[in-house]
Amino acid sequence: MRMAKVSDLEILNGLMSVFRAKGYDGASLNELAEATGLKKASLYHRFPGGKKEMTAAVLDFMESWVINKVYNVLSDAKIAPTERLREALANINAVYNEGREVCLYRSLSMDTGMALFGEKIEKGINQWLESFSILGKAVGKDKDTATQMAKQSFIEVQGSLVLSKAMGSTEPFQNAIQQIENRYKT
Amino acid sequence: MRMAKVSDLEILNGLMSVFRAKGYDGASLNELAEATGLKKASLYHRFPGGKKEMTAAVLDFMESWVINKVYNVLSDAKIAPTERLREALANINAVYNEGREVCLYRSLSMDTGMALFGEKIEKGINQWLESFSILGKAVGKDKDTATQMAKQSFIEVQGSLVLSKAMGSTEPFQNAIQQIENRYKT
DNA sequence: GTCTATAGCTAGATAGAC
DNA sequence: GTCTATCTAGCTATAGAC
Repeated sequence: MRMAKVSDLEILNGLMSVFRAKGYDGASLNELAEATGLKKASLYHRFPGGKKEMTAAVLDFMESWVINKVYNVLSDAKIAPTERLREALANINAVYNEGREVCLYRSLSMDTGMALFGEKIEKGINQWLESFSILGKAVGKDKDTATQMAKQSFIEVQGSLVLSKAMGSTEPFQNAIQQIENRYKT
Repeated sequence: MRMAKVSDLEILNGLMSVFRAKGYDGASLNELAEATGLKKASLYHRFPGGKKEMTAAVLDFMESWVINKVYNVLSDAKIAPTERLREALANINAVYNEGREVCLYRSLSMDTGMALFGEKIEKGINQWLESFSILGKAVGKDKDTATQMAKQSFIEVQGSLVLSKAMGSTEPFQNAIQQIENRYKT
């Protein structure tokens, strides 16, 4: 019996969850295959470049997520800045499963992942910073202040994810989300 | 010709630097041996329990660093709180090489490292939080405020290290250190 | 206590059937 | 497009000489 084609989205979600939890070196082809519902050889059919190509695909997937769910939301001049932020934070809260899941950029910004994909990671983070910087200017901050506020928001998301993970509690992350929302109140 | 015994401190520093950069799964015995100046078999002589025992030793080493360089400093009632903080932050700045090096707890709180050493990591972080909480109370904050300030300081150190690493700049980390110092000013 | 040499296994990657 | 079977390299770990 012929197997049905596994969708690109299923595959990317599977790969993403393993790379987030294990990082580049820690993610084995066996785990990646299991998480996608494919066998190893089938994964290589989809990604002839092997683990490197899978990682690149996941980073591209993440970048499109940032553009759609953060950048486009925070720069949407048709809605009030406060509303934009609420929506973007809801998206961020969802993608990190309320603080239970780790950030892909953090997992890949060490070991071999950093050596191979440092540029892609930096680009994704800059997109994130730029999004919050636009929001800052939309609430009347000058350029430098907006940049600093964007960095601070990124730091609080990342740092609180580290703390939440280590403590096994979503409280630090939830708290950070609230704090970010308050910072942009007009 | 007989080889001189390699000191425990040399070994721990070598192991530490590899585990920080590569995480648990990413750290290979060949790299660990090279970083310590020993051959693989000699490392096994020192750590019969293999990589797991090496990791545990590095985490214990880090815990003693936290106790000596953060906890004991921040809780030293013989000096003014402002001075304690300045000294602890100088130690923190040094151990992270001004923001160029990653935190051991972050590197090990993913992949197999988290599964094996989650408890040790949590314990070390709690020691860190407790240290800053004591400082908060020393500058007159109530217990809850002191706890929140400690968490915020930890978050800013960790988050700014993620950002500094990804951007290849020490600026976010230096900025975070300054911000923490300001927060405790009386 | 350190070394060379190697065992045993699992990793990433490939060949070829269906 | 997916699969089973397999290759080779690198991994963790051990044996035994000095």
